Amino acid sequence: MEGIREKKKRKTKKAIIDAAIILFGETGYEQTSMAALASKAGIGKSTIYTYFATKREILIAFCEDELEYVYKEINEQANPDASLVDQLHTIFMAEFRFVTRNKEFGRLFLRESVFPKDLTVEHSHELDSRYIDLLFAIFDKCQQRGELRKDRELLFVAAQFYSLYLVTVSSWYSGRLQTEDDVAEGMRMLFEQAMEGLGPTTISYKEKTDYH
Amino acid sequence: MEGIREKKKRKTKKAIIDAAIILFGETGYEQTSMAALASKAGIGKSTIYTYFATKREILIAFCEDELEYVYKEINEQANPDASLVDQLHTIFMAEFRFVTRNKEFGRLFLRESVFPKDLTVEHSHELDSRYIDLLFAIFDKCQQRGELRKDRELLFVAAQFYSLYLVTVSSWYSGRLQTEDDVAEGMRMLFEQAMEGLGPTTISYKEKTDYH
DNA sequence: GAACAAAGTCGACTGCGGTCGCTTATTTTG
DNA sequence: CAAAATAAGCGACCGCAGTCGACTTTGTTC
Repeated sequence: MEGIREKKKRKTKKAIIDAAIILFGETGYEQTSMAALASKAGIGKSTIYTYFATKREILIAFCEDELEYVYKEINEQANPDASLVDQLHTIFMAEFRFVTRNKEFGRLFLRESVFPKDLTVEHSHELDSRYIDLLFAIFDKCQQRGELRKDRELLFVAAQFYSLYLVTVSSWYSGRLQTEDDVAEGMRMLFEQAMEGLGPTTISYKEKTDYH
Repeated sequence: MEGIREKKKRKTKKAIIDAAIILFGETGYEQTSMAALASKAGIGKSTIYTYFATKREILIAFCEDELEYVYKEINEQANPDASLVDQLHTIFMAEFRFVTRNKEFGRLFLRESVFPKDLTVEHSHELDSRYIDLLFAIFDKCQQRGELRKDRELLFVAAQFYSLYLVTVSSWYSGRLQTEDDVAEGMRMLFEQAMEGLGPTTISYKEKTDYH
């Protein structure tokens, strides 16, 4: 049963996140001070620290909310009959679009999740593993219909595509890819290259069937 | 001709970097204050800002010095007759070892260079392009001897391997890979997977020898 | 329900990265 | 060589993230 204390806590936490969404969005993350955030949420500054250990944790909570939404979006527009590359492209481009919508947050979130400082930072592994499950389901189906080699550890396959996503996003942040179209094209090229392989082969995956 | 001013500037800059190497090494980056750094270097605090715009830039300068050294090391132990995967593995593991030696610096450096905040941050593209040249030379040779497909844009090939390096390092920072051996093995698996491709092929580059 | 324990709240405070405006050293000009 | 111009040096200062210790509210025990 939820007592008075628990109820207040939920309310306060929500007030903080709501204030963060508004202020981070309006003013930007760096430019929003904890004092301003507290004031907007109608609480004292140090009360925030009861709920979030650092300012970054607020951001991460915010980003995870957003990614939750992206995840739903992905599930809705999923098309299990499309080619593997197409499906993955759809998923990772949805992720990328979150980043473009929130360039600053996206960067901080990526920095934090790709090169985490310490593993104690509050971070939902639950969402991570849902993404992994999603990918695994796709891989599994593609293996069955012969589009993906069967002698592959699925975790490594996921790692391969995830890494290509990362390098694409990195290229965008570095200015090597500028428009969303550039990113989409670059990502697709890399995905196809990963499917075909870099070493010499007599029959490549693309010669046999045409998946478009 | 170098005047008095230029000479002093070189000396002061060196003093800052030397102080940084000592203090960052002893106390850690975050724990070293700009005041302490200035004091160690024997100058006023704000004088540092004549040479480096931010604290991070000092770190980046330090890391680039280290990577310069790593680059030399790589060139010395290079073996052009080894397989492509072996050569790349040697190179990227050398990079990785720099990171393990300096876990904290490495993380900050990677964060900064993979997801840069703004492109104005002082950052030597010169070193980057030397690494690219190094890779391209290797790829070129491997294409000639038939180990690497000829219908490949080398920039994309480089991107693919670099991305696999990144995801491996990321896994280490996230604790999914723990020891150096884990990292070495994971990286090799990913590299080989990239060579062979993920899509179905009748003859793959490794099938002649052994497959699992 | 009174006394005690536990957890939430808060403003004052600390230490830090970075800036400002003044001072001092070097170079350029005529 | 003097004077004007330019650039380095510097400490006081600012705003901010995060901490501390005192206080208040909620939950528990007998």
